[in-house]
Parts: sequence; C-alpha cells; structure tokens
Amino acid sequence: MADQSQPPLTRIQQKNRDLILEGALSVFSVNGFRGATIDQIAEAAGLSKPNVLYYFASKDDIHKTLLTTLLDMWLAPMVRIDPDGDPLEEVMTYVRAKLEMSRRYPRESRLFAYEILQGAPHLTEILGGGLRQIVDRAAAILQGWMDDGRLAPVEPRHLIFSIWALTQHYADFEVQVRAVLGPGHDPFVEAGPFLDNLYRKILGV
Amino acid sequence: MADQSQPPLTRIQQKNRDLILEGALSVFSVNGFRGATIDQIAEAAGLSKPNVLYYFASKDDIHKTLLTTLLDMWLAPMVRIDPDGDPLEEVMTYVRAKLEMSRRYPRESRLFAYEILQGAPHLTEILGGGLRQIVDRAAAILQGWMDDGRLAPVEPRHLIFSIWALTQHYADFEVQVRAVLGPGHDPFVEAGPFLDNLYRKILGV
DNA sequence: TCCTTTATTGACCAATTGGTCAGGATCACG
DNA sequence: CGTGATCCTGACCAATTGGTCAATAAAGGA
Repeated sequence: MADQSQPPLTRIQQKNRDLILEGALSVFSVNGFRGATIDQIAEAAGLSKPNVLYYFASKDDIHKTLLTTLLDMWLAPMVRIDPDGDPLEEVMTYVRAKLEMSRRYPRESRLFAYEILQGAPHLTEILGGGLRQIVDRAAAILQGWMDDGRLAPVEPRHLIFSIWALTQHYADFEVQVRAVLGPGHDPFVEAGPFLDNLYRKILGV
Repeated sequence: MADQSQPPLTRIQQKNRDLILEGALSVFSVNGFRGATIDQIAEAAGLSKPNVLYYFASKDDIHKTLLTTLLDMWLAPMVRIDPDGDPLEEVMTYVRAKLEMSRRYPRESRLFAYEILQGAPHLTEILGGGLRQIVDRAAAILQGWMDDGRLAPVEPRHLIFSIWALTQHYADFEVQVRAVLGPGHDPFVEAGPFLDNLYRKILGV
C-alpha cells in the first residue's frame, strides 16, 4: 500500500477545488456525465478549462471525487438509525430526513440517479461493499423490531428501497411531478404528510 | 395544418425503422441521449451509420420518435383503470401492471427516466398536456372512491407518484437493488407481495 | 427485360471536446 | 526584496462524432 498522506492543501487549492466540485455538481446533475463538458464545468466554477485540469487530472477524476465525497453525506441518515430508539419514530425520522435531503439537495440526488442508471460504473465496489453493509445493519435493526412485535412485519430491505424510491422521486423526477400537479403546489410540502401517513399505516402495529 | 398523411412504408422501410428503434432503445437506455452515438445505434441495428441517417433525419429524430412511440404503451395501464370496477382491485391491478412493465421493459423505464432527469426536453408539452389529463382522470376516479368511503383517503396524485416511484425503482435502479440484496434474490418477485401488502394497508378501509 | 425508384455505402467534413504544454503571472516565505 | 514554488492561460492537438454526398447496388413494376 502506497503512502496515502497528501501535502495539506493551500488556501487557493482548497477554494478552487471547492469551486470546481460545486460547478461540476450543477453540470453533472443536469446533463449526466457524458452530457457534461469540462468547459461547462469551468464556466460554472468561474475558472478556465486548463485551470480546472490543473486541479483535477481529468473529467473522470472530478466525477469520481464528487461521488465519493458526497456519498457519506448521502448515506448519513441511514447510519443514524438508533437501535435503542422508538421503532416507528426512528423510521419516520429517517423518512423525513431523506425527503428533506431531496428537497435541499436535488442535485446530489440526480447525480446519484444518473450514476445508478448508467450501471454505477464508478460505484460498483461501493454498492456491493460499504452500502451493502450499511443497509444490512439497518435491515437487521428493523427486523429485530419486527420480531419483537414493535413494527408490523415487512421485508426490511424492500422497505428501505421504498423509502429511497418515494423520497428521491420528488427530486429526480421533479419536472414530471410539477407538471402533473400544476402550478400552486409545493411537491415537497405535500409529500411530507403523505409519506408520514403511508409509513404509519404500513408499520404501525 | 399541413397534410399529415404519409406514403405507406415499404416492407424494407418498416423492417429497418424497427431495427433502428430497437437498437436505439438499447443504446439510449444504457447511456442516455448524449452518451449514445449514432455509430452505436447503427451497430446495434446491424446497419451502417449513413443508412441509419437515411431512415431518420437525425439522432434527435430517432430519440423523439422512440419516446412518442413508447409513451402510449407506457401510460396504457393507467388509462385502463375502470371507474366501475372494485376500487382496491383496480388499484392493485394497476400496481401489478406497472411492476410487470418494469420487469419486462426495463429499457423503456430507463429511457423515460433519463428523459425526465434531463428536464424532459422532448416531453414538456406532453407532460403538461396529455399526461396531465390522464393523471387527472385517474385522480378523479380515486377521489370519488375515497369520497364514497370505498378507499382510505389519501392525496390521489401523490398516491400515483408513489406507484410510479416504487415500481420504476426496480427497473431504473436495478443494479443498486441487486447489489444490496446480493445474489439469489429476484427483486421483482419479492417486490410483488411487498407492494401488494403496502397498498392494501394504505388503501384498505 | 428495362428503367425508375429505393436502398446502401465509403469517403469526407466541420464542430466539439478531452487533454497537453510552454511560458507568464502571482504568491509565500526567508 | 528576491526567489522558488504555485497558479494560470492562450494556443494547440488528436480523437470523437453528427451529419453530408456522390456514386453504386438492389428492388420492383410495366
């Protein structure tokens, strides 16, 4: 294993890398990886193209850095599920956190959506590794609660899929949702009580 | 309005246009619009690139033709909801039909997912027009059933979103689902009873 | 069979785009 | 200050890619 320690970033490096990642998030989340150009990223970041490539080796490098950087934040709510908490409240908290993330971070949601749609070329090892472990832990907690009769029994992994699907749908397919609802609706506000009711009915004992 | 009548297609035209659309579906559904090349489509169709462009004016034309051609089939199950049927059975039939479509036609599901993610540049008028009407009709039927006390009351449009999200999730994010479940699982088979139970609990009176 | 229409292709073009590089500007520190 | 390291850019390149076109081949009807 090579020495992983890196020299600390200078102030300028820190700032410009952040600018690039921020711009790249905007561009990738709208156009996908192939649809995004380094020029677009450079413009979004307010830098020149060669300068972007001074901080990142390639477009691929930017993309992979973005994904791995954001993955922890993306999975954080599931990690916070507390096996000692109140079962229904823990699930509801998770659902609300995921919906709030869709509302506040739709770009991140779409970034991951593109990546998974594409077959997750940059995330395969993570999908079968880290993610799987995190889900296994949450599924075990849920299963325990169900075994104790504190939650209605359902397949825990599919329950988790349902939470992902229902919350991320509002970010990933926002234009469709808005088109169907028409003007004067806030999808995220309406989704709150809907999901609340839904999961109470499914999981209530 | 110009005369829309076209000369009937020759046998060769029919066959080659079908080959191209079939190949394009495979390519677009994996790589998205920008990620797909006419060369890939040509190869998937078993034709040369200029020949592909002999049958379609442009890559855009192929894409738009695909979307509009498949849209009817995609929305058909919702149109078949029968206001005179048994409420819960009608909904369950719709859910099962959508799940079955995700299983049998994942490429179509991903094609639409890419399009919506991108902001639906080719479907904007349809989203606010035809789709909206179809959803309005279904929502009105559902609302009527709820008013009559034959279904538990929930926001009908969000109910529809939930069905879309939950069923299409298994097609669009299939690699993630499979990675989390691990080998030896058939996501679609397991999703069947899960969704069945879910919607019975939510909508049962 | 002959001749018009339709189908097919190799060669080509212009635009886009990921990435390089040499040299100049700027910064940080002694 | 001065000087070495860091930062930045215009110009450039090669590969990809959407699309064209003239010429050839294959259908098909009279």
